Amino acid sequence: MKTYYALVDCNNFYASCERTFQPSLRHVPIVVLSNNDGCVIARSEEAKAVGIGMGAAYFEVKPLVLMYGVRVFSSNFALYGDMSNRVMTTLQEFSPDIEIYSIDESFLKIRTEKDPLEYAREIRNRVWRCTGIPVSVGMAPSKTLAKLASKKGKAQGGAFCIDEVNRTKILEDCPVEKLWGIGKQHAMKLCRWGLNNAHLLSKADNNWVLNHFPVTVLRTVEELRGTPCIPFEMEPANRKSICSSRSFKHDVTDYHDLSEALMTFTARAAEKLRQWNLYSQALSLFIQANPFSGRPYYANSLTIPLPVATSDTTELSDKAAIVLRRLYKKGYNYKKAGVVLMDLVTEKGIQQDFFDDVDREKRQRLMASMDKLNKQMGRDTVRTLGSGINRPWATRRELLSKRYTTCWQELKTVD
DNA sequence: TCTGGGGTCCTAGGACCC
DNA sequence: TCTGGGGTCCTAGGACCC
Repeated sequence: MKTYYALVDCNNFYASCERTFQPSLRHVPIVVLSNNDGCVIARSEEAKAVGIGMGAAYFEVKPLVLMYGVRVFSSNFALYGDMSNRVMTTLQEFSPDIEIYSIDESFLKIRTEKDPLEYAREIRNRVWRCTGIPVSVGMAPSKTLAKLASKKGKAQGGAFCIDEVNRTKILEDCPVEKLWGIGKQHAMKLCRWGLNNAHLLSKADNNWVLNHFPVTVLRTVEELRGTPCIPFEMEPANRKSICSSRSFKHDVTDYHDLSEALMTFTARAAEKLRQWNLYSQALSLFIQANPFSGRPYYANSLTIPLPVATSDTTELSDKAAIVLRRLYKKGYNYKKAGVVLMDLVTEKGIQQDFFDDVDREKRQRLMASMDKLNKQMGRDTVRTLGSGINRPWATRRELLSKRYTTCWQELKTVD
């Protein structure tokens, strides 16, 4: 029995999700936009081919969109999240050892006698058959090599395996900046030392690496040699922070509009907190003016500790309001704002405060009822008044597809 | 004039990831 | 007119302690 790490990566995931429910788009270029329809965050292969860059501003690529008939979508996370679950559930049929790494990627630990390349192809085919999502599968002796193998796999019919025989060649062909864990800064520095491909990096001396780079780079080096160094994490680690932030459709100048937005973000973050059964011990708030407006720029943030860890929307909203009063400066065009809940603990980790006069059990019951109603009847059915009614600051989402898999009213129909 | 040695904890900022 | 959102880990340096 041999053990392999497999990385399964959904190809152009968001674009593929849109395509699954509109098969007529199969060979049509597609892009998916970020929140606020600001920039491109996913592209089908056809869209890449006509020159639309990752992260490009939508208004800048509009000429290309028109010229090539590119179909454009606002991001539909209700759909992508649900499709992701379907893919991950399918993968679990292959191995109980699964690390869900992101919305569109999972590592699997595979023990098999079979030819690993055959096995990888089987994974790819089954995910395609069960979900309609195309994936690339890479098999290798470490996670870093599996990542590399899956990239290679994308160009090779969807599956690839790195072994002793082909490893040197693959590493020689791989520039260091393409490696998982090596970003722009480290890549530049490595190149200055002449280590411009993954093979040369794998031959570097350990002490030399440690003297010049953080230990994360040494881990990458070991992984390139085929020694697993990056832990395989099946249990999702408990969150350390939760953030909710947005850019606004229009610049916000009015204090009350900004406050409404931040109260909404606070409620959203608190909801997530309760979903994970966590409590926050500090609240941080940030506001940013529009850096592109040509007007004076202001950005600031402030963090306050919470005397007793809490996940109560009303309590957190009160604190956020206090922080905002201290941060807000009149006369700026605010473009973005957000709330970060930090120092998260589980119920066991809550330190009681002798002088605490809040009936926390009662508040917890209130939050539980609110969450239940919002889950059954739709988000924001019950909300705090401070989070606003008209929401002039709302996010732009003009090209949204249907929530085909999570909303009865929006199910796919057959004409 | 000259001022040790060893340790921990916290924080901000950098780098990286999807 | 229009430029995303949400995370983690590591390190250096400061504060503080004996």
